[in-house]
Amino acid sequence: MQTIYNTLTRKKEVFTPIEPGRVKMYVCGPTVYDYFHIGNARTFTVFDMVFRWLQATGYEVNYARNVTDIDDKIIERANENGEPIAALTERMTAAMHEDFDRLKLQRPTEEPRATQYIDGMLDIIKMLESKGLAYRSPNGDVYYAVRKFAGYGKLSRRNLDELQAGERVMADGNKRDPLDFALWKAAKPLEPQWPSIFGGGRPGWHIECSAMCKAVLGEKIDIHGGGWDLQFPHHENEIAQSEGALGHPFVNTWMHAAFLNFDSEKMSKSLGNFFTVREVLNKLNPVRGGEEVRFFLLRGHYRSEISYTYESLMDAANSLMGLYRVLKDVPPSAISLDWANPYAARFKAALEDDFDTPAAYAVLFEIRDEVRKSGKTAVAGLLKALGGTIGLLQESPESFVRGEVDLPTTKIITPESGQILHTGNVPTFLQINIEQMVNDRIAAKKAKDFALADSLRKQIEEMGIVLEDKPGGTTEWRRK
RNA sequence: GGCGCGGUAGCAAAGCGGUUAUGCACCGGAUUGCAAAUCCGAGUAGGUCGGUUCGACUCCGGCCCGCGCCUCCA
Repeated sequence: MQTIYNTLTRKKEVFTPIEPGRVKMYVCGPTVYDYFHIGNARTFTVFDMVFRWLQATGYEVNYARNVTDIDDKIIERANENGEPIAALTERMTAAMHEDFDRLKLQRPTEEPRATQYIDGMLDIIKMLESKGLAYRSPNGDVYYAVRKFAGYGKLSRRNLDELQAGERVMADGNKRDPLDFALWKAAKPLEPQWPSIFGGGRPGWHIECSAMCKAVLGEKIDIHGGGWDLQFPHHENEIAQSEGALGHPFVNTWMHAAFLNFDSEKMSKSLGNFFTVREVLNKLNPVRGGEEVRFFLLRGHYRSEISYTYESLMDAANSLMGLYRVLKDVPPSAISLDWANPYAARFKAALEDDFDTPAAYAVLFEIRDEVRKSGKTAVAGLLKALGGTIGLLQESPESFVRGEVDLPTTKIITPESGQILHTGNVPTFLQINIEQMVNDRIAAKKAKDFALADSLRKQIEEMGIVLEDKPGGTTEWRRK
């Protein structure tokens, strides 16, 4: 039985979906004004794991992850770039998909874009106004009157007076209360705007998620997720909007993924201490990098902070390589998962315990040892199948281990003569070279010319290749 | 100032009131022409001071240290 820690109640709860067999999950997606960094990627990877795991355990999952394509930051960035807003958001959305694909994130079942749901946002604002929860200010903005909503603060456990006492709440002449937030922002020059009964303008950030969630998943959902920092004010405001307008609770379980830190600080754009996903991926082998990052991100429990360092990422990569190596040596047979299998049962128990991926990983390593000892393809199949439930171990072990790449056509020219040695795919060329050298070394070994054999091995190792002599006089190689 | 989270071996990271977490690295042995891989084996924990308990890394309290939210933020 699945348990999930609910931020709202601060307790682990048994998960029971509203509709048996179906889970409705909404996760706040990125604002597409720039490439996203691996801190952002953590949250989305965590919820991809949740998405896959719930599917693997028999649920049909309606998973919505929005794209915020209208927002202050987008307008600002588009103006800086001298680029139309739509061009910027299109470009960044495409980049986002590229990055998500490389991290092996499944596409959500719904990916609503804010600009396509303006009407739905306006509907909610109208409902809020008619209930006295929203008001129009003299400058044309529409604000939410937080003090009119009794439950305000229930998610982040703070009360309005404490918030008001905080130093950073700015006074604003247009708001009746400094804590009120904008639902609709009156049109300004050089900003996009939509017509409405409140006058031309654009939506506030918080209303976007309330509207998209309602439009795409309905008035009541099972899981709402996001990063830890979204608890306040974003999710608090979503609750105020959706529950205020609908008159009933709209989320059963709130899940929040902890931060990824760098130098023991939260990685963020404003601190400038971030690495974009593409930047990190470009340092890694193209065949393996995405899964290595994914494996790294899921190595810690989703509610614990993790620290990013290159060393730590490499540590995870080595660890993942160990799993793939055993799958290369013992080809996994296609099996159907039997949860009664003791390993599978423990793996399942770990994930059912609030998605304890580190504990689930431990089971995978035990299976790895079992595969090596038994040599059984069915056990290897179990390893692959269990990994698959959280989006791991589905690559071809041969390619993963060899790290084969498919780079653009290149010429290799000797520096001295300028002579063209090879035109075509570099890795293929290297591979031919490696295999030639490996064969030469085998011949040298047979001839007991160990000096030559060792010299060849040294050269091969200098190319980042590790050799493994197998019984029977064969040699296998892999990229470090 | 308000609210909240965390401190586990060299590094990373879980569960658990009493029995090996796990990974990476490292050490010894087997194996190997030498290596690599593999196998066998060993070691290294629980910020700190108290309390509860037959027994605490695990519960409670103080202290120290680190971090987050309170403004845009995954």
